[in-house]
Amino acid sequence: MATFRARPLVVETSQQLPDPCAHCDARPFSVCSAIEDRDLQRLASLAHPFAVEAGRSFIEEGDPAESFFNVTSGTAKLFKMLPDGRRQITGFAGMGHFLGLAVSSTYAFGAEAVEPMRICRFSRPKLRAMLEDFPALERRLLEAASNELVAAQEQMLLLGRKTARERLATFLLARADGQTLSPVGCAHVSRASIVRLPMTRTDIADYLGLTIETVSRTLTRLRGERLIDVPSPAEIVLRDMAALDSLASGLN
Amino acid sequence: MATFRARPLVVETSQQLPDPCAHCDARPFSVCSAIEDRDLQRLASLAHPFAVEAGRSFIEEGDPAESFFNVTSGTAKLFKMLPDGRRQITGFAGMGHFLGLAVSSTYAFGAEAVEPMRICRFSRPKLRAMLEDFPALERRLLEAASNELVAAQEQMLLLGRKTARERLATFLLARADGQTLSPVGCAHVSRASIVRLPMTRTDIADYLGLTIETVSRTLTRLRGERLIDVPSPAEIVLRDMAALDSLASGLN
DNA sequence: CGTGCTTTTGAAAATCATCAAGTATAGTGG
DNA sequence: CCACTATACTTGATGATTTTCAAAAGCACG
Repeated sequence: MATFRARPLVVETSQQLPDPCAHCDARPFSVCSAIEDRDLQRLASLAHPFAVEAGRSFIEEGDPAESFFNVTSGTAKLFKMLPDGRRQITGFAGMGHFLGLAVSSTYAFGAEAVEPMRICRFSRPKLRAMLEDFPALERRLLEAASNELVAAQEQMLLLGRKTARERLATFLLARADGQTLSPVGCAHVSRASIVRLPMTRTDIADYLGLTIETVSRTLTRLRGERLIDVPSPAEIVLRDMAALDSLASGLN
Repeated sequence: MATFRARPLVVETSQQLPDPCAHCDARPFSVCSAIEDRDLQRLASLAHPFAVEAGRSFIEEGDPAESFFNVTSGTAKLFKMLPDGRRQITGFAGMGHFLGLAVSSTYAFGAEAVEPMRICRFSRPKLRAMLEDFPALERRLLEAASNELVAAQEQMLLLGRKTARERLATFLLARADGQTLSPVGCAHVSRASIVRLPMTRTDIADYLGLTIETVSRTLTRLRGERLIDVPSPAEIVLRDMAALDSLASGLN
């Protein structure tokens, strides 16, 4: 069963640089790339950048959904909770990830930084107004939502039908793929062989629908089988990609 | 473990009525409601309605994604498979449901009718072209995708963290809510107390990440506890909504 | 009234969870 | 620099929910 610790506070840093969006590292990886350079001023006027320190939550499940968010750097975990504390992490949001899409007036999930983050906040009404003028932005949002839907279906397959070993293999490979960044619209190419895990074992367990003990045991077993190495708890070396691949896809 | 039976054929019925979209029962419940009456001719010229009989599949996972689909009547199951036959049903698509949203060039899931269906097929390039001219349609698609994303997160919580009893209670209540139709944009109000289950126990199991035996056992147990009645296998009476509700939300 | 299907029920087995220690690791203050 | 503490991670023993294997009971259909 999951542990729970809520720390809702957030640090707002309104440093008004000359043209922040133009120099944003995350733009090529985010929906903001749908906005032409000449229109960036308007985007920048809506964007409220702020920092979140590790462990701090910046979206509370059930709160009124007044903002959209765009992750500039760092990683967040997105999760849903049951009243008794059981938690399901529905995804990790990294650089370029867009958060807060919802028709409902309240957030359907919570979000908490797993490492220090920088985030751009947008007021929902203002960004909605901007959507009217920039159909390309709406198109990009639809693309992003479609991609997330595909990922969600993949995760349902994992949670509903895969074994613990298969879940870990799938997770590690997905992390390896996600670690090499590719701008929006570009197909993914390379796969890292060293995976960095900024999240705790508890987070991994809550993401894979397992317990922290099962995650730990499964990793040591994969290590014993020479499929991976675990030089430090937060760092995993993929030694046998082929074996991990067939494990992840349900063979073996 | 899931059984598998593929029957890819589909019956195309190109009956060209005078103004089919205007008289479509599904329009108020679907993205098509974003198109004004005066533009319906154009929509109708793109729509290829066809019938699918129960048990027939009309989307094959991995096939080139050449079409979008809009469900006019009946119910489909959407699923992903593992090579050894394990199956996860990611959702059921009823009247008004839009299918095929994907950036990828291939379908990420399969779809099969669980009862006789009528479906409108749209060629992807043609519908994309129409999106250019009707931003309201794109907006509606984004809304639909957002709603599905919320549902997917809810399902991840179910698959990753809920017990068999909780899963069944959640499923039955969701069915009860989904049975009373409400047009797009309207909040849901009523909840039926008799649930019709057009899908088999195997489908329910593959949707809830359980086995057919566990589904059956759990239903008989809920019956023994007077929470439900099962007059016939395809029909379930919800006798104690309050108890089911608290079960579904993880209390008890 | 068989035949073939889905569903239900039963007994045994297994994976994963729970309970409980023990081991690192990082940060703190003397 | 070295205890000392807090936290995260690992490992072990036990247990429980769910799966697997097996068979019986309903139900539709020819």
